[in-house]
Amino acid sequence: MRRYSQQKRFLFAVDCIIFGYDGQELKLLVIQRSFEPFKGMWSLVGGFVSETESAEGAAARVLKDLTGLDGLYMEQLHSFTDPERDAVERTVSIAYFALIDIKKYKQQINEDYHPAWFPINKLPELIFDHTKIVELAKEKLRYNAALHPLLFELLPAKFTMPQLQSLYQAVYNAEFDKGNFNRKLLSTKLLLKLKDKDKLNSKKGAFYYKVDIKKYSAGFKSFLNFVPSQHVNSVL
Amino acid sequence: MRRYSQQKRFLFAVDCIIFGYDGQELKLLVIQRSFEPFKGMWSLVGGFVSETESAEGAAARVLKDLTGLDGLYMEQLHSFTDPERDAVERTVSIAYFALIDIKKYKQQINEDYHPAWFPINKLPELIFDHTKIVELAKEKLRYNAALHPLLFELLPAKFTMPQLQSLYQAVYNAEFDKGNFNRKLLSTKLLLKLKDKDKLNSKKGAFYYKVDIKKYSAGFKSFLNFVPSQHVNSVL
DNA sequence: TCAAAAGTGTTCACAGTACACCCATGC
DNA sequence: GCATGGGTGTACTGTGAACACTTTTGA
Repeated sequence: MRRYSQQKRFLFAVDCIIFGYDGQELKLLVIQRSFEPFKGMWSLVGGFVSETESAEGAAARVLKDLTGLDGLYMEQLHSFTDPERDAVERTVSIAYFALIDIKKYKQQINEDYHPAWFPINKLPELIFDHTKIVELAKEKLRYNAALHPLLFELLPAKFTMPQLQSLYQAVYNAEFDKGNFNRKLLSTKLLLKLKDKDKLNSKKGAFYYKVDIKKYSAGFKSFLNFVPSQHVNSVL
Repeated sequence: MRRYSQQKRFLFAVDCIIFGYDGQELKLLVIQRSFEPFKGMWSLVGGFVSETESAEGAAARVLKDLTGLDGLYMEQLHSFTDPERDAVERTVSIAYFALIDIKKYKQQINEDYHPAWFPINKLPELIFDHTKIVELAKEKLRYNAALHPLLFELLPAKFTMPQLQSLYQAVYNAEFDKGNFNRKLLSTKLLLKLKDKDKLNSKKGAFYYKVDIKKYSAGFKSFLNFVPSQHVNSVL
């Protein structure tokens, strides 16, 4: 029992669920496989973990290869281990989800992967268990974003309240009252009002805000009304 | 790129963080290793994943071996993949945390493992990165239990409000007002009041409750005041 | 001047908090 | 009958929800 030498070794991969927002819809970045097996089918971008890197390292590498971007928001989602999940050979996959401002991405796209953005509710069929993985990622994104200031990662550094509200509405597929939304987000004290306005989307113009980085890190765990927050945070 | 045959294969293990409650304190079940390497040191219970089982299957098997219990509450915590984390050979470990009523466990203990319960704040030194894993598990337990009806898994099928309150107080290391606590828990409609009382812990006696299984599964996602719950749940 | 979107104010209902009080029972 | 812990009532406060209202500006 527990003797290392007698144990089976497995392939070990990462898959990235990349969310983006274009101002209208929440979208997912997938690639069209240019190699066998399943050439031509849609898939999450992923890769095998090499001998010297951690899974986080591999995921960051894969993200960088595809988007050209470093330092994206990244979070371990779940590990998928069904012996039958990969049709070729048993592979354990750790899924990461990442958030990205689509506009930033566009300039640095890597066409080797044949990537495409799909609206989150109009995804094509994906290989293996990738559809299931995406479903879980959507669920976790909504869950986490309800409690923590995640969604800013999907917007440019400067954004307006109406833009932020549109994003939340897209993520939760719901309408929010603008007055209540404004007050609620401002009450977190995580936003800094800037002096200039966005005049493209309305006549009056909407003030830009940016995230207050100092408070952002500190307040990450206690964003919206996380109920027994004083206790949860104080004991962590 | 992405050629299966050229990739490295790795050892793949599960580790279980087993929480228990004895009526006083939140405790963790660890084992004393009876084999090399690191014989005699304290460790989470774990095991390698075999060729035909999933990680969930392996974790359930390990739990059953140690506690004699099936069907414990179990949740995937996180995967640990640092190339250096296992001193013997690179091993990817998926951590699961489990919740167990200590009294149920006691009758079925498997002494081959040399297991011991330690209060959560007085743990011995653990091998590898197990201390870090336990810290993360404690954090996630508090986080999840604040939003979902998890902690019932740590109690017998029949329990009293004061017992439930003690448990919450042990987990959050805080005092709660009994009146507010009662009303809050009852407002979830997840508890059924029974006709008999526990007379051991007080003269007056406290009514037993049990979890309403039907509502339990349904209400799992929307327990305490999870803020935008109507939206979060409706879109999931 | 009017339409459209940004932003503010106001009211209401309800949930959380604190704390006083009553209840049942064993000694 | 009194101490002990279980359980209920209540008044206060703050937050979220709904919606009316004001502001700014381009056409």
